[in-house]
Amino acid sequence: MALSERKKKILAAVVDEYIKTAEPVSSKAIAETGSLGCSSATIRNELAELVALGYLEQPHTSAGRVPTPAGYRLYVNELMQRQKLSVEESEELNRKLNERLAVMDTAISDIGKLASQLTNYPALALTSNASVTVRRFDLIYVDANTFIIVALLSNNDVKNKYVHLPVSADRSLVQKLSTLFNASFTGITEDKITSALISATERAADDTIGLTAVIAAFCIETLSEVNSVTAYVTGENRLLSQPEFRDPDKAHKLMSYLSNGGYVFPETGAMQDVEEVRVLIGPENVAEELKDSSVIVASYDAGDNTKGLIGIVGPTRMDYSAIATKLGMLAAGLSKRLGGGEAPPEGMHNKLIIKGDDRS
Amino acid sequence: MALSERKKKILAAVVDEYIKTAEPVSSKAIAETGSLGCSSATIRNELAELVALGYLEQPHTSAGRVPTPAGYRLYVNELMQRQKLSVEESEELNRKLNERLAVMDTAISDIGKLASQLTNYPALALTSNASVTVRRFDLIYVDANTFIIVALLSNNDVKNKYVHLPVSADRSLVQKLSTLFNASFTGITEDKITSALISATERAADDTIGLTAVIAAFCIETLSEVNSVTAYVTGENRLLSQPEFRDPDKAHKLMSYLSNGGYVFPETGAMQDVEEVRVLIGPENVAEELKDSSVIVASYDAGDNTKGLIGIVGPTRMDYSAIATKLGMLAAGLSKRLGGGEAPPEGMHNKLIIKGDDRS
DNA sequence: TGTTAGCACTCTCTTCTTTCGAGTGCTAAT
DNA sequence: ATTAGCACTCGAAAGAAGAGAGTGCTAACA
Repeated sequence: MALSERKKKILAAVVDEYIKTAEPVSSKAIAETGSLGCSSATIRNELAELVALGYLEQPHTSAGRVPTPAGYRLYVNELMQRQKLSVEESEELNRKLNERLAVMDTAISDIGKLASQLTNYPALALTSNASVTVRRFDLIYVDANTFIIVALLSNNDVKNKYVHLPVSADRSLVQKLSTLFNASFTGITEDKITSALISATERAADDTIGLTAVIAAFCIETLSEVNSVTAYVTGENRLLSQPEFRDPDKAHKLMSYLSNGGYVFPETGAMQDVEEVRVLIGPENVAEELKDSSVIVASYDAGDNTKGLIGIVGPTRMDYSAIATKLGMLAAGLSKRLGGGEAPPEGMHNKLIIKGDDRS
Repeated sequence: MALSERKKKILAAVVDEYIKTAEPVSSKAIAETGSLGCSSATIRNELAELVALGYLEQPHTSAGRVPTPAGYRLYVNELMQRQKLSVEESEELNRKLNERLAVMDTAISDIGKLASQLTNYPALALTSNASVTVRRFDLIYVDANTFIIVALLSNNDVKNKYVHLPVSADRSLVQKLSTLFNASFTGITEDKITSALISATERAADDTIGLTAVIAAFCIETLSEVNSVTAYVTGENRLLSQPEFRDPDKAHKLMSYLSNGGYVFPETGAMQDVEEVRVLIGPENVAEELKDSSVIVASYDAGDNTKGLIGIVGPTRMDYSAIATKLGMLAAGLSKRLGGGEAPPEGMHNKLIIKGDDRS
């Protein structure tokens, strides 16, 4: 099973070349790179063996070789040259990230956009907040019929709602409810907000106009929204620039799958450790629609128990190395900016861990 | 210039048929519909004249006829059968709208999604708020270093910002600033917020820690964000199901144009009267990228000086009638729901006005 | 004068054949 | 073990032929 050093070199050359050209790679082309000191005939023999081992395949007898998913897997796991960005390049990229992030919001959809621009592939972004609660309520009295509910969440997010009631409420009720909600609705997760709690609060506040219910509903809605995982997809159209999606039907299928979003990432399992980049190649994806695409995902830590994923989807033929590096840096940059601040920026490319389901 | 009744019928038949099949329409096909009591030879003569007049064209000598943009224009302006939805159908559609709108947020991006689903074309949605101002400020004191700024806008939107300062501020400063901002920053548009005003406020509040600047910046940012026109594009991938976009390059060009959004609608001029549906056919569009696509736009009134546009983009061959009707109903439904409430829902399809740059 | 049948003509689309060449696999020599 | 040489394979591109859809025109007809 252990491939000879030369076989590995040849496999790597095939993958590198195929990534660049999207055309089956010939023995001659490899020989001409000059990195192996042998002729095309020798390489042909090796190539035949690599086909037998399942790392390469031939579209037809008289064509060059193309990597199989297994070939890509091996490449990603062992062969690919980690992008050793020079200090300048690394700084350059970091600077760009800073620029971009300064201009853009760090809203999750913008992060996706950034990833898509950076890689030129469709990108997905999502965050998962582990059990956010309300930390504090404020009720702003605008007029007798109108209030603003303000909730400060445990992740420092602030949500509000403008409420206009058909009947008027007096200030004392608002005051009472404010106290009661801060006493019993803070620090509890969504599932703890029972109808019993709500009606108890309503009675305690002597609320006859239903304001309690409105606030409680807002609370539930806000928490469930914040805690739910939604994926944002951007740049689907970039798929069309890839030669493997010149067939409109294929492109359409994948694009509409992506547009309905969110089903891509769950496959990568629960949110992963930060600074780990996961690669799923072709059939390693669970979803039928992704069986001949690859997914690269990086996770970041947005602090306060919130983790996020960013990733891209493309054909199996993609520059795994470059993209994994870029996503890794992006994720690290985000962790640094948003998270507890423990993630170091300099030289982070050395720490890049690339994982995946290895089937060998 | 005035076309004979029969020519009009024939033109309409060609457009109707071409919309359905996407194939050049033959004289025989028209004769066989039976709606005209004449033979294919007669129709051939008429078709030749319609070509001479510029309403139709032939891909090549021995092919059927295809409508030109001028032909579509005439069709849209005079010939097309307005969708006379039966009462049941109308109610059905209204019911669906209600359902959908109940589930979805009325957030502008969701409205676009709805339009796209309804028509199966890429949709754009945007709103323009005419000069929103802040109506009221509240500063919520969380702790000495932490505040929440809450701004109630003139369109009843509420915006907030969580502020964490490196230095602490005492309650009296917060109190003073609250009063000052409510006195001099409310009811004014973004451009009235000058640095002179800000520094005057800073001095009046005796603010040495820069809190004034933070609040003012939030104010400017919020207003400019709310007042700016942003377009949301959804369903770009639906383009790929249209036969005219089987060429990936063409599709890609248009899709990336759309993804960069926002440039489509301004062409239709300023926001239009509500309940007017505008149709722009092929070269009538200003943008080069849209020269062989058509755009249909409807506007709605979201109340409080806020108007919105929803529209779709597709090939020039599209079912103008059905789509204009649907978008019109959607816009009317939104006006009713969001706006002053003056827009009636029943029988509204009779009021549908279809406009465009008539070049005849 | 408007309409229609008939027919030759045109042009695309499909299918079939041929050619070309890139790339392989094998063999024999080193 | 490596390599030069060469016959072989197969797809892609180019050409040729046939089919058919649809037209334009002409001449007859109401």
